[in-house]
Amino acid sequence: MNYWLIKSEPDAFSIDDLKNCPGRKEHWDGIRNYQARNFIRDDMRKGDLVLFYHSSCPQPGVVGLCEIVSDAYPDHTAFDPSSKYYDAGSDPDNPRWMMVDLRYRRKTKRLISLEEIKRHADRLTGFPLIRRGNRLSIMPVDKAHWDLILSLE
DNA sequence: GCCAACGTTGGC
DNA sequence: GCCAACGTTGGC
Repeated sequence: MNYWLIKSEPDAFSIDDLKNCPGRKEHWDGIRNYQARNFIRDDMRKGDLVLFYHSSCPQPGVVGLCEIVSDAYPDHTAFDPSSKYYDAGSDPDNPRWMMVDLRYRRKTKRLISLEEIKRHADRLTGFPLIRRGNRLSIMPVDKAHWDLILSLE
């Protein structure tokens, strides 16, 4: 079982948006970064747990928990010319981009802000979220780091 | 809105 | 295969 953090801009898709989806479930499309793709394709498994993080907003931070409820499968938006995620270079017979389905579990009792998480940097060695210039939209979270972040709740 | 940091692209 | 230019991310 692996642990993850995924970023989403709340203006585009928030934790409440996920909660309000039919079945509280949505496919996580639009990942167009090879490192993130490799995590999805190679390491994400059904049952893995995810910290839902709001980025590019007044209060960036962890806002909830969700669960991976599918194995990785091709991201069909890459084949749709009308999609903003269209990628002419992705061959349907050999898809370049993958996605998984996420299901809402719960919101955290309060926002666990990036600023607060950074205060524990000494116990979060190697955690990509607090590395300068980090742009990964999907990243693995060590169990110890997971426990620490949720202990702040 | 600014800008640092990083990934990607493309010329050579 | 190098690397400059460009685009994007995301905190502030």
